[in-house]
Amino acid sequence: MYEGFALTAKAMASGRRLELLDVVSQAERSVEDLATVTGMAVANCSQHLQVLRRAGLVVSRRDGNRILYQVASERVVELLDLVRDVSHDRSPLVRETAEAHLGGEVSSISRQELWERLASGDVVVVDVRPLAEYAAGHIPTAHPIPIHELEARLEELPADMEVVAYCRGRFCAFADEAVRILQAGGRRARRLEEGLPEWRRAGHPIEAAS
Amino acid sequence: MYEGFALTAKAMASGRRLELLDVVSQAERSVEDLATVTGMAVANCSQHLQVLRRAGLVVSRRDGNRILYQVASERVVELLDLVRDVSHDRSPLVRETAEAHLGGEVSSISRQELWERLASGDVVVVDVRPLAEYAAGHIPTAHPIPIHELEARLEELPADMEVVAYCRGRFCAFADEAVRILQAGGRRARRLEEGLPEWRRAGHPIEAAS
DNA sequence: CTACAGTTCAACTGTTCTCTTGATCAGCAG
DNA sequence: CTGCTGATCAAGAGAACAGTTGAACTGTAG
Repeated sequence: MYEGFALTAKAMASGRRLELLDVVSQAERSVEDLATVTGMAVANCSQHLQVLRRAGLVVSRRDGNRILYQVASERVVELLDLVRDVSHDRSPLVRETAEAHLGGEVSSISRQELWERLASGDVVVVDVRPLAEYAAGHIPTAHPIPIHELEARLEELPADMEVVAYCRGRFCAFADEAVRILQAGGRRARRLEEGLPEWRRAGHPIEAAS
Repeated sequence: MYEGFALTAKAMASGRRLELLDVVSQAERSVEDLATVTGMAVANCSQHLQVLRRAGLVVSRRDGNRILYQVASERVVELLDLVRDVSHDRSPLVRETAEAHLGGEVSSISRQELWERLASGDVVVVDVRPLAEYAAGHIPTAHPIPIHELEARLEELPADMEVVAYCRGRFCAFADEAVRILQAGGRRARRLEEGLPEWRRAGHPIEAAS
């Protein structure tokens, strides 16, 4: 009984696999793609993906001669988030690592507040994740500007409006980085506290490329 | 970063430790006690508990010459529940094992419905967990009748009211067993779908022994 | 059919995890 | 202090796991 539940936890008991889950929870991806993004060897990546699949956390389908993986359900993303939250809450080590990784506090906006401001139209939203993830689903009206292009494309954003950047989630550094770049460029900027998965889970609308 | 999150998952990646977490989430317990309940050797149990403690999932305190462990926060119990839920949702194997373990469907009542029925007072509630767990916290008005005593103490329960039994949670067999015993004894009986932790988390009141 | 790209499989090495055993440590009772 | 109980520590045998390498499989394109 408990041994069965442990299989799910075992599948998540590896930094590599958590990273894969995180990436795959943003958009459906091929093995090679995932290997590149995470810096693993393809064979190794494939094996980790199969561990996740055997545990039922991801599902795969064939498209031409590549195989695409995605998370098996919204519930799995919830689990991933909760693991990270509890880990952050309970482990001082993780908290320190997270602070170092995110590089200092940055002003943020809650999901709720952004939702309200979106309706009044006095805020511009930027999705700083890789384009593939934007294409798979994004906050309506958001501009796709991958983080490494942001500095060069600052002038695409209106100078007189507050800018909100968002990325994969609380522990993703892209949005923090974006806020720093935007502020250095003289804009008022904040990051969305959470990421796209939480936005989706809260029942807010998502826009996807055709 | 991900390696840090994985430490939390690693701590949960063992059937033994999930079992310990489950027991300890019901009431504070000593090492020896936990070893007895789970059937482990004391030394082994102690080591598993320390893994959980290092991961920040449980905390311990000394009382006389025993050491008592309890879960570190309500959030941890939430995580434990979510792991079980996802595991049950996503793994056919776990689903089968669970069905076999619980021994067939039994009619149940939701937390919400019980809450309403409690107010009108036309239902009698039975806590079929071990007494230590009842003492640590239980649903108001609940009668403590450990599952193995239920059959012998049936007459303590009014014959003209519906009986609701509850236990540790969705995957705990005590309440199902109780419903079968109660029905065999001619009562109208249902189990609470979930267990005490979910009841507490929903913000409902809890009564504890002095 | 052949060549090729993408993915998976199989085998192997080194590491980590699990449980057991016996010793040690901390508090309590006499 | 001595003896006792409860918990932890230390060390070792066996199992499970992670990453690497090279081969095998499966569709696509020519």
